[in-house]
Amino acid sequence: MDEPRWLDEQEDRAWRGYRRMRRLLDLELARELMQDAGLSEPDYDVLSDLSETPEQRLRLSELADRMLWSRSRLSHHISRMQQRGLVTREECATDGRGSVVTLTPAGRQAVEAAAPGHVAAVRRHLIDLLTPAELAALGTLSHRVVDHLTGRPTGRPEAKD
Amino acid sequence: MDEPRWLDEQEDRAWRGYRRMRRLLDLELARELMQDAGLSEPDYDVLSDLSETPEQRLRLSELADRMLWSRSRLSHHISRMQQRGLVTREECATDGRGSVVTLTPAGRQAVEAAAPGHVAAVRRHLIDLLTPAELAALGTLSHRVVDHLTGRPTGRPEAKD
DNA sequence: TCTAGCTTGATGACATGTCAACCAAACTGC
DNA sequence: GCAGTTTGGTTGACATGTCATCAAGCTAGA
Repeated sequence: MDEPRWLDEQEDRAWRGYRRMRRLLDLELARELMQDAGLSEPDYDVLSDLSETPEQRLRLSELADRMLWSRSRLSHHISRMQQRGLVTREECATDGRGSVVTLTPAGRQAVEAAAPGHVAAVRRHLIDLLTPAELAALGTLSHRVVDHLTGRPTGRPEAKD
Repeated sequence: MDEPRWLDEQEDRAWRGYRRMRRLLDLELARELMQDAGLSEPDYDVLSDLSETPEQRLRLSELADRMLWSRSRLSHHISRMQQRGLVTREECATDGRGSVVTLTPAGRQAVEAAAPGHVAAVRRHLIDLLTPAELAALGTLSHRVVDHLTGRPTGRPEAKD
């Protein structure tokens, strides 16, 4: 590592652009979501993931895994959402330790109310700005990066590919 | 907005992929950076931005703008970094209200020590996984999105383009 | 069956980020 | 000069996320 390979101009442009986009897109989407629907992005993600399941309910750990959140974070967050009446926490029938998070009618209503506007915002600020080729590239590249990051359990084994 | 245009399969794939990549990449880069250099990503970004200036010093507001941070956030963060001896806060000579953030020798040393490993991680987990075409697409697309988001001062005027 | 060890989830202490209130310096126009 | 406003930055209260720890419940091997 004596002679690090710094990023060339093209690479630097992509990396900086990515980070800036990341930040700005996040701010704007969060802002609009809060303003229009009174939900934070984490709220929306929880509700959205729950509403995509057939029973509108998931084990806490299952939900945490899908969202790539720690259990602790989800537990805290569910407590807050529970207080607002968006979800409920129930005991799991098959595992005495477990708890099951369920969408309440109010929760379901909240996502359904929020979704059209949120999707429109995602389109307006990202999707509809891309050419078909860019859209395809983004899909392909992001999945490759995800696979790479999830493929190696943990740590940084010397790349052997 | 009665009939929202949901994302089609291609779009959904890109959007989900993007978010998943975003999250995983962030976690991994932050993890490595902390482990290898004892810095959080925000720490690194502050130090990195400062070290890119000729004088290793910036007005607080200037730095905040570059980083897309609120002044309040930066002020808090600088206080913490100051305590750790990475930066100092000085009064601005030309504007009695202002403060200037300066990299300390320890701060400079910290970035320089961290940079090679961090760049290597960015390569390993992102840049080097992309084809030249994908790299170019990412650069182009992200800058377009950034321009779009910064072009409109605030709010959501009906798109007129 | 008993038990050691793992898993699940909750919790409290702490780090970090946000928001609004505030202060002081610096413009602005009279 | 100097009221009124704007700007730059700080601060404290609060929201959120992380980490370590704990209790309870599973699971598997002796």
